[in-house]
This record gives sequence, structure tokens and C-alpha cells, in this order.
Amino acid sequence: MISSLNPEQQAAVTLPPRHALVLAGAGSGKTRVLTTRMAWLIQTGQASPFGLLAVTFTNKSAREMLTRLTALLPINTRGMWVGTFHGLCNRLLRAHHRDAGLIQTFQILDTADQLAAIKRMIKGAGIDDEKFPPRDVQRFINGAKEEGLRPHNVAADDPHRRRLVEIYQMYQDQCEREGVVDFAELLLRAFELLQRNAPVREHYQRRFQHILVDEFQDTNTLQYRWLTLLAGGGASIFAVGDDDQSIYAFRGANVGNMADFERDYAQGNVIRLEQNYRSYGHILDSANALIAHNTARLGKNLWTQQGEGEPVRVTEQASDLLEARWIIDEIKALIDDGRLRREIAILYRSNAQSRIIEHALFSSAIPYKVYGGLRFFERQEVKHALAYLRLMDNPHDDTSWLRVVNFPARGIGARTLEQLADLAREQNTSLFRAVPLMTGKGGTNLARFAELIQQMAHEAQVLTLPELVEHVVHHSGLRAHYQNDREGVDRLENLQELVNAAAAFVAEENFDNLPAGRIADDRDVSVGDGMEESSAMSPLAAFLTHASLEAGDNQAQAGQDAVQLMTVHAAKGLEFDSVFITGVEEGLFPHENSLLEASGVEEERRLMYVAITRARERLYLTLAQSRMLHGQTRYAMRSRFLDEIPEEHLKWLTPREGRAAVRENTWSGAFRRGEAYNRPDGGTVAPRMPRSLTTGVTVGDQHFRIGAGVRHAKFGEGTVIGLSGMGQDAQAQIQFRDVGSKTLALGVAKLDIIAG
DNA sequence: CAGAGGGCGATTTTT
DNA sequence: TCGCCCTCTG
Repeated sequence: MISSLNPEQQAAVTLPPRHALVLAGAGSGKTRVLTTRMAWLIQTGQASPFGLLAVTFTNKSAREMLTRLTALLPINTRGMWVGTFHGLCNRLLRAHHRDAGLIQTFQILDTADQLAAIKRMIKGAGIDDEKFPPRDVQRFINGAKEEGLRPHNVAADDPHRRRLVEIYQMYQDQCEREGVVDFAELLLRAFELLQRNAPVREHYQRRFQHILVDEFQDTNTLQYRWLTLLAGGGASIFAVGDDDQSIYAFRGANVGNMADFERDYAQGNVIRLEQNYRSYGHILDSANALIAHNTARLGKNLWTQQGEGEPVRVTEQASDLLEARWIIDEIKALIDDGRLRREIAILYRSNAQSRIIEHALFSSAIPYKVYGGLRFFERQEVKHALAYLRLMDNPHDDTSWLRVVNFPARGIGARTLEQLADLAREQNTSLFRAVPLMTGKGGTNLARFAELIQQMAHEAQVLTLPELVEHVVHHSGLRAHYQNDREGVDRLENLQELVNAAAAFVAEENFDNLPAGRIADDRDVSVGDGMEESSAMSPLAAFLTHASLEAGDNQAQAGQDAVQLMTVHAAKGLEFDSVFITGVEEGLFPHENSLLEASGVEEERRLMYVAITRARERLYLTLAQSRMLHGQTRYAMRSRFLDEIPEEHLKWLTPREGRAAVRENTWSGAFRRGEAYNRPDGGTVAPRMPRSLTTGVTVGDQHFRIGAGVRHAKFGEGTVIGLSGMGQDAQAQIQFRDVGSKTLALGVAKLDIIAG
């Protein structure tokens, strides 16, 4: 089992039971080490399968871990605690729902549900949604929860913040009333349960002597505290991660957890996995050289036994359109060489870049697949059907109620619902319970809807889950509604797919012929001292949880050999023979929004590091001198990251401009040499130098240059990051410190130059 | 109650 | 420029 591992991997797998940090570089066999460690612990009798807890961030990697584990050891993994943070916390809360103060059938709000709930609350409480935009409120609440803070823990020094805290509290009360929890709440609740309830805590602390964590660099503050609390009874944490691949700070990940963990728990017990089994030398050395520009790293240098391979190819095209066409031509050549389309990936920093590339691929009839976008359980029609199903389990879930009370239309208007909401608020109860208090025509329709829900709930006691889903799709009127809709074909298909998903779920979970709403008697998987309450759920409840925690694939035309398109973020953890990294330009990669703080550029650099290390054999970096963005043509300099990779690893397919010229603007470089420039439509433009790009632009008595510091009466202070046009038509793109980037007409906007 | 039209924002995203 | 969201109107 371990003899095929390299010495470092072996050392990591067989570490004695104490806290350890494994710094695992890209392509160094991280998952292999993690799963082999689990298998080794079990096989050597140091742990039972139930004494391990392995936690990841995505369902996909949790599944992968289980698959690999069973390949190493023929054991039954059912009942093992291997899953995502959210999945495991959910499990904990179901088993101890009383201690956690939750109803057993609590539903989980996904991000969209949560936003809807916040909007509803803000409206209901008469809060000004201009001053408190629901999105900001959501971010505030989730941010607080991810730091482990309840409303009373949040420091609020100004009136606005104080109000936010009140809103947080109101939202919390609403969730409480409705029996729902959001994603962050799953973690915080589970943490508090362990923290406050000594018997429960001690039970799990005793049970899990080995805690293994994947992608440790992505943990947030709360997850870190949850882990160390759970390990507080003498368990060992085996944390695997790569600080150089930390790219999720924007959603709360705290890279600092790695250094903290080393200092506070794993001192002297750090293993580095630096041998890379994925990429050739030039690619790897490019990545190493780039990431060396970051400060505050834990430090790591990847090496490979494979040869240096091909240099990294770089091309600079005049426009985003030409960049896309160039890529397509190159892909055609790769395919002609006999390469598989699915082994070719096109990566971009932001989704907006995909459109033009897709268009070019489509025109050339090259099959491609875009990752990202709406996933199955997030689709409107699927969410509608799920809302009906949720109401069967818990009719007091107002979010679900409002989602479908009048969908399909059944004559229940906004006025009626406002009245209902008022009544419910007065009585401090759910919309469902307030229905009998309603009078008039609206009341009749509402009563009919409530009747429908109860009728369906009744069916749940008789029908199996797939039968019930089918019943709901039909009797809710959803099917009829979409049949009448000209564009409802896909939606009908998805509803049918939901029935199929329910059938597959029932088979997978061995629910057999159990009625959807019933709980089987024999499903306890509790171990040890009988501390754990039954976490058994009805097929319906289990399916709803599954739908919330696992949003499903976003696009699985599996089997199709297609070129892979995705953001760099989405590419993390994947690898391809050939990789194109596109838009390697200042402002795009690194993204301009990250330029304001040093740590932002470092995160962008890690992102580029992730992108580069996806490639096995061949890597392309492409950039465009001009690009259509937000309806405007923008001119960009080449990315600083290109200059951070030593020449010896690069092969320029288009001439590399002198550094100074490029820094100013690549286009102007061409213009200055008097070269014609090839227009995207195939024509040529006579050389014409846009003055603004080289010497800046003068408007009135002010002279603007790229890099100049300016002050605007309303937007505050900022830096000029782009210029276009001349004279009164000149426009400047300015990155403001507080309000982001804006494009202003220099002839109109009142700006003071304060520097440069 | 649905469809049209104005306004606004526009990195990255899993659960 | 584009797409989403909200509001207004018929």
C-alpha cells in the first residue's frame, strides 16, 4: 500500500498520532497521501473506520476520497464520517437537533433562498433597502457567522453598523421561527453545540481520534475553531494543504490558519511534498519563479523527475477577438496532432471572457464544454418543485410558501399576501397558520392552497419518493404550466429529471419501497455509548437535504470529447495535457479590483500559480492588446506576471515588446514603429498613434497620465489606470480607493490631480 | 398579472 | 455591451 509512495509521502502517511501539517504542492499526490493515511490507520489497527473524521470542501472531493479509500481497503464506508464541513455539521445537527435547538426536519437555505428570506424580512420590517441592500446584509450576516459571531458579539460602533446587527438578529429570529438554517448557520450551530454541550462534545472528542482535513488553506476562522474544538480531547489533526494555492480569501478563507496551526499545534511536525508528478520542467519552473514573488509563504519548491519539456508559449494578439481566433487555430492543430479535446483547457480570469471564445469555438464547430453557471438543483423549475416538497415536511417554511403560493398562478395577489403576512406577524406565527384568519376571496384561495399542501403531505405517507415527486409535479400545476409555455421544454425535462433523481436517490440510499414521509426503523448507525440520537430521516427529508447540500453538476454531457472552458478558480484541482491561460493582462489578471491592497495582488499571483500548474505538457499564455469590456474597448498592458517568469522558460510566438514600451502600452509600441495594425475584421488600419496612451492627455490646463493620482468630489481619491480618446472626448478609467473603478469623461468630470 | 422598459452593475464561488 | 432586477403599465 505504501511501498509505491515516495519517501516524503510515506513519511506523511505513517506519521505518529499527533497534529501534523502536510504542505502538499500542486500535483504532489495530496489526495493519495490523505486516503492512504486513512487506509493505513485502519489497516494497522490504530483506528477503526468510525474513529476517523475526514473533511473536505466539496462533495466531489469527499466522494473521491471514499472511492480511493475503498480501492485501497475493501471496507464498507457507510456510516463513516467523511464529507464536507457542511455535510458533517448537518449530520451532527440532525442527530442532536434537540440539543441544538432545532426541529428535526429543519430545512437548509441555499444562497438564493437566504437572499430571498432577507429581502422578505427587510420589506416586512419596513427597512430602507437603499440604505441596507439585501446583498450587503447577506454578506454582513454570513461574514459574522463565518467569524463565529452572533449578533451580540459583533462590535458596532456606528449607527449604521448597529442597525445591521439588529437586522442580523431579526433575520436570525425569522429563521428560528421558520425552522430553517443557512449554510453558515450549519457550521456555527454545530460549533456551538460542541462548545456548550459537554456530553455531546466529549462523546465526539472520544470517538474521533484522527481528524483529516483536505485543502486546509481554504478553511475559515469558524472551521478552524470547529476542528480544534473537536480535536480537544486528544485527537490528532492531519491537515493537508498548500498556502500557494489559497485563492478563496474573498469567501472567508484564512490562509493564516496554516501558519497558526503550525505554530500552535504542529510545530516541528511539518512535511513538505515537493515532488511533482504532473508537469514538465519549464512549466513547473515558471510556476516556481512566479510564486517566489510572494512574501509570507510557508515556502516550497516543486521539482520533477520528468525532463524540462517544451517552453511555455506566449502570444500577444491585437484584440480579444484575434486572441480567441488564435487559440482556435492552435487547438485545431493540437487536435490534428491527435490530441483529445477533453485534454485541452481554456482558462480565464473572469466569466465575461468566455463568450468570445465560445463564439469562436462554435463558429469552427469544435465541441466544447463550459463549466460553471446554473446547476441542477438551482434551476427555477426545480426549486419550485422542491419548495412544494419542503412545505410537506414543514408548512411553516415561509420562504418556500411564498415561492409557490402563487406559482403557478392561482389568484393570490400581492395584496392578499401582504394581509396574510401582517396577520402572521401580529400572531408571531407562520403564513400557513395565519391562513384561517384570512377572510374574503383571497382567503378562499389561500385556504385552497393550504388544502393542496396538506393533501400532498398526506400522499407522502403513502407514495414512495419518486412517486411523490411525480405527484407534486403534476398536482401543483407545474407541469401544466410549463406545457403551456413555449419555452418550457427544457424546464419540463428538468422536472422529469427531478423525478429520476429521486428514484436514483432512493436506490442509492436503500430506501426501497418506503413511503416518502416515513422513517425506517432500522437506520441507526450509531456507534459507541448510545450518545447519538437517531439521525434517521424520512426519504423526503433526506432528499431535500441532499438537494440543498449538493447542488448537482452544472453541466454533465459526460462522455463527450470536448474542449474544456472554465475560470481559473474552477480549474483548481484539475489537470490537462494542454492549457491556455487567456487574458494575461494588467487589469484582468491581476484583476484591477485586487490592485488596491498588496495581499490582493498576492492572491492573484497564487491564482496564476494555480492556473500554470494545471498543465501537464503544454502551456500557452495569451493576451490581447485591446478588449471589449463593459461595452467599451479597453487597452491593457501585459500582465506583470509575465515579467516574473524568466525568459528561459518562455517562447514568444509574437514579438515581445521592449519592457518600457510594453509597460506603457503594447499598441502604442506598434504604432510608434509605424506598423499597420490588423483589424479584427481582416482590414488594416493605417498607423495612428493615440496620443493619450503614450504621453497622457491634456484637457484644459490639466495633464492626465496613467498612474496619476486624482481626486473627485464624489468618488474620492483614485489612480488613473486607463486613458482613451483626445481633447474634450478623452476618457479616463480611474480606480478609486473606495468606490472601485469608474470611467469618466475628462471634459466633464471635475478632477484634481494630486500626484503624478 | 404579465410583459415591457428603464436603471444599474460588471472578479473569482462551495456549501 | 449585456443581462438581471425592479417597477410601471395596459
